[in-house]
Amino acid sequence: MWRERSDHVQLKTHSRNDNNKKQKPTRTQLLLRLFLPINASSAVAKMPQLNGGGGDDLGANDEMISFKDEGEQEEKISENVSAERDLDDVKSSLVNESENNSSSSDSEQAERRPQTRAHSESYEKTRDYFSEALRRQQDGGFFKSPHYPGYPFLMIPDLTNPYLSNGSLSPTARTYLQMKWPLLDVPGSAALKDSRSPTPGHLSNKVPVVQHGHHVHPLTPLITYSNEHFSPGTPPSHLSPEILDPKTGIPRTPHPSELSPYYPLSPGAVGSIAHPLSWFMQQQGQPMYSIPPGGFRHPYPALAMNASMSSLVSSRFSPHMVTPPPHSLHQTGIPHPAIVSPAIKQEPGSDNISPSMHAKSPVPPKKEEDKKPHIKKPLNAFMLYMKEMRAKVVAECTLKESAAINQILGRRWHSLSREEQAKYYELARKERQLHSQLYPGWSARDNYGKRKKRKRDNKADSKPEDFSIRNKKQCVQYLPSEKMCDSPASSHGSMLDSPATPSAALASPAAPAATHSEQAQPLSLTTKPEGRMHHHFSLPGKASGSSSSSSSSSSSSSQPTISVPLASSGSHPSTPILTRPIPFTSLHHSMLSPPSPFHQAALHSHHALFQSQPLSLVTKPTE
DNA sequence: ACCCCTTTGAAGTGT
DNA sequence: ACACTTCAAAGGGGT
Repeated sequence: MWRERSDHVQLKTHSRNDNNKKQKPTRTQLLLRLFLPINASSAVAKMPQLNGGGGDDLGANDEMISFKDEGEQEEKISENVSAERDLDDVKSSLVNESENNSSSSDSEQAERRPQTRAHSESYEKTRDYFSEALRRQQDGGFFKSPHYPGYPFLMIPDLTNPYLSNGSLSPTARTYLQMKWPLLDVPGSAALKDSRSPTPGHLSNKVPVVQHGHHVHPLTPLITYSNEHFSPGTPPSHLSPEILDPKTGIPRTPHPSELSPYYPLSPGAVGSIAHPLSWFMQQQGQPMYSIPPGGFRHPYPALAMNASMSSLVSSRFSPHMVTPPPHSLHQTGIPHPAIVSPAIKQEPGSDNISPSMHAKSPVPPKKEEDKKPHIKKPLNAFMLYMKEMRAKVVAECTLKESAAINQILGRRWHSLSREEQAKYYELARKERQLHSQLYPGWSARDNYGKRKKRKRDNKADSKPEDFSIRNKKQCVQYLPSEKMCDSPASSHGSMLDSPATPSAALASPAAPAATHSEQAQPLSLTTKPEGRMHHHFSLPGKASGSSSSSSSSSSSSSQPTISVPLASSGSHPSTPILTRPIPFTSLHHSMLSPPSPFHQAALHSHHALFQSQPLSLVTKPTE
């Protein structure tokens, strides 16, 4: 089984896991079980393009979202359910699944009594909840309103630019203020801090602490651009063309889409590093990414950076012309999150001069080699999701280990509805786009080798023995690999797919909403070697072979998805409605694995959901 | 202090 | 074209 698991999904990541799968569960793992939230479902959907994106090359236009089944466990339950519901579901799941209810209660209680957590986390929770509430109110946000209303949030890292990986930005500093979905987390920067917030930003870096989102008025999501909260001074009314958020009353930018929320503005960073576009902004008056509190004078131009600008920017933020004041947000300078000043990290001593210096230097490229700032990769959809949800998950679960949290997040991710995921994909796409505009010459390759290389394990090297050795710390499967967690969902889940959601359509207005069939397109089911495949059912149709993940190449679709052949291409008429493409894996699971008790339980818990939801997938190519 | 672990996705490299 | 590798975030845990 374990093999299968890996197979289903992308190998890339899993190879390692394979090795690990056999490992014994650790404490954490056990713990995790309790919390295991959701079952993932698998399904594949074609990414709706939110914005028609017109030419967004960057993003894969038609991204398929694959809901991979992680393992057997996954199950998915209703995809339809909104994210919010997901949470609830998760909670429910937790309750059911967890042996001890405490956890379950946690989640809920968390909402109610965030204070339980001694620290800031509580704040986080609150904030999260608020945000969530807000989100709900606003509606799924992204899709309904302006296309990217979602971008309303601005992440502000605490002191450091999130994208700065450099050490100077300590991880701690790094904490972004999370941009929580609609909510903007305000970083700890004093300026940003809500006066109300008790927690000193500097106190903690960790998300909980650092992020003040919670401190911020819950409704401040849009703050991003608004400045009230964080702007030390004047709210840049001009900042945005401002559209006040009706609810919050906070002005927000009209073209969120253009802005990348993800390039958080870090106060500290700002101070230290000018935003790559700062100069641009000044000139243009439009802040590309975040809006500095006081800084921006002009309304957003909508991003549109033209080529010329891009080129300017291209030098990796070289264009910093402005030297930001050391403290707090510089009015003008906004560091690009993605940029890490080499000076900071790499050559702390010498150059430390402050990034500002670098920024100033018109000649960015020189020394690039040495000093080339480290520009981080743009975050992908999942990463964005993680950022947003991590705190929440942490709050709900007592687990703190990121590995465990990430597993949960991965599952949740799979459980997200198409729409939900679409939001993130869209954001990610925007992010990439923006990133490319900012750093035209940048290549992911630039960062290769920067990170300390770690285990390159993976299969390749891994010889059987290696596993054991390699993994000193064995990889823990935090989540139960077995069906424990699984829910019926895997089978059901996929089936439950949300009704074909319009989301796609919503999501991508421009893009032709993928029709069902379209969505289902066979993607890349790249077949993986039989080895992998063999476990899977061969589905009829091209897909049949397909497989697993298409981890495939990213470039275009990148989404490793598998669409169920059934529906997909030809969508068999006979095929039942496939609301959403189903990942091969899911099918696989569904078929293969009989509902375990867990599934049952899960199913049960989700019963409500199911009821309403039409099962979309039906096909079972049984074999 | 540093690296690992873990997740998904994007993009790179290698075959 | 496909498979595989890196890196992105995060933070507890291990060495």
